Amino acid sequence: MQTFTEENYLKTIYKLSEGSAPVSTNQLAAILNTKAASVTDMLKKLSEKKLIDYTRYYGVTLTEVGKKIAVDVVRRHRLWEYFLVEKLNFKWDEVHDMAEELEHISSTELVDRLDQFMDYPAYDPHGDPIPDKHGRIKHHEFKPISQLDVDESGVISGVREHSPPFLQYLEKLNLMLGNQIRVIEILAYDQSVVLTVNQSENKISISKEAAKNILVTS
Amino acid sequence: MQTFTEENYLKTIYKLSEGSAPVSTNQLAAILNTKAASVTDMLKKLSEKKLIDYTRYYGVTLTEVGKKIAVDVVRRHRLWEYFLVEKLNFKWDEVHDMAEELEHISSTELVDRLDQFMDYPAYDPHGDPIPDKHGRIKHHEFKPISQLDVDESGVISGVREHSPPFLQYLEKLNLMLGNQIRVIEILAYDQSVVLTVNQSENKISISKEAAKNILVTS
DNA sequence: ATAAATTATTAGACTAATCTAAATATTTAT
DNA sequence: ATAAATATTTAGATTAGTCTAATAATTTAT
Repeated sequence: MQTFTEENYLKTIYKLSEGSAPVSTNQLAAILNTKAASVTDMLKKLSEKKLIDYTRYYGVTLTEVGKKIAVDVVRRHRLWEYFLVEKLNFKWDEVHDMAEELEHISSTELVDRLDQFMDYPAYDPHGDPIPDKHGRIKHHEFKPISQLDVDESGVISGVREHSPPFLQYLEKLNLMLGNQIRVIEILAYDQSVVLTVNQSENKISISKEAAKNILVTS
Repeated sequence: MQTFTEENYLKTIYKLSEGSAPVSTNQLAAILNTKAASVTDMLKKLSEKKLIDYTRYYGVTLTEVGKKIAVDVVRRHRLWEYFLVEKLNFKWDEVHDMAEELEHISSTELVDRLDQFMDYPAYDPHGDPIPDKHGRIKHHEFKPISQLDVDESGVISGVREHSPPFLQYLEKLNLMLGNQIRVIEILAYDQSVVLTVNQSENKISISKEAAKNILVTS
């Protein structure tokens, strides 16, 4: 059994390592809103519990056991986000903080029933895949709008940034999951992208940064 | 904002004081599974925060602010219990521990949406009233079976004891909420009660203790 | 290849919540 | 009304997680 805090460290290491790259102390401190010294302390503890492989001055990766826990926290987080949006009608930019708390409710049975209640959703409200009860994750072929060429189109299927202001911005431009976009022009001097949504006449322009953070399937 | 632990103390004081009677250190220690010394420490802290009125060697009562928080924790607990039983199909003896965790999720908006989602239930799965968002509580005229006379009948509407074994026992005897019982006989030597459920032929016998813990309306 | 800059770790201290053991109040029984 | 029993509080220590300041390792730049 892990504490709330331990679960957050494991989840963050999982997300930062994207597979298996070692994660640095400072990276963790930045995301967990804490100090490097605190991170070092916690890494020692998690290492003793054999949830991570930790080499001083080098970095940290998850062990198999640690990864299992991390994936489970991610599963819980995404299922609760889905619940909040689909059942309680919250908007996609409102659910993150609540899910951060709900993800630490410990009962496995509860999460599995919730999963069943919602008919086993595969993606959360931001398009991120929801691991199943065995930790299996569906992987879609996502790519950012910034990698499309002029005249290419795609269906918005995920986002790489989850901050409420960014999500509200997308909502305002109708750049929501499921909508189809087509790239009309890529401006040479700043790589900003001009595109249309759902075949509309209306052309909208988004920055290169934004284009990197919106994921499409073709 | 209170910690998890502070909320548990306030909730327990609220339940033990049944209105406004002062609660003792040892009573709290027993229910909170902790030691009297720890309780004293926490009472000092809650007193400084003006959530309780605490007099050394005498006892503790809630302030108005403390009571508001306590009622809100109770509201959250009972709404989540209702959710677990009505939406996720848990049984009434399975939900307590999960609700103990869920009740500490802080968002007020979340609880209010949950309330709306379930269409504002008035009672939880054990017949306890669910306070509304303003802290108002519906009070029913409950009395224990032990106070009925021979030939009197009533509808089971609540329980005074929430332990899984007791709830499972009631389920086995079909003594579930909503069922009608009639007292056939009260044995003189131990006050055990013989009764029928839903007009059945079948007579069942329960101890005086059990009869005290089952609440009926007439 | 060495100095400077960056990154990470250790040392020592703090807070919240808890504990045991000792001391003190209160209540009960004679 | 006093002794014994019970209930409560204080004193001092412990654990988890965090912090700042000082130190050490590593990387980068010259």
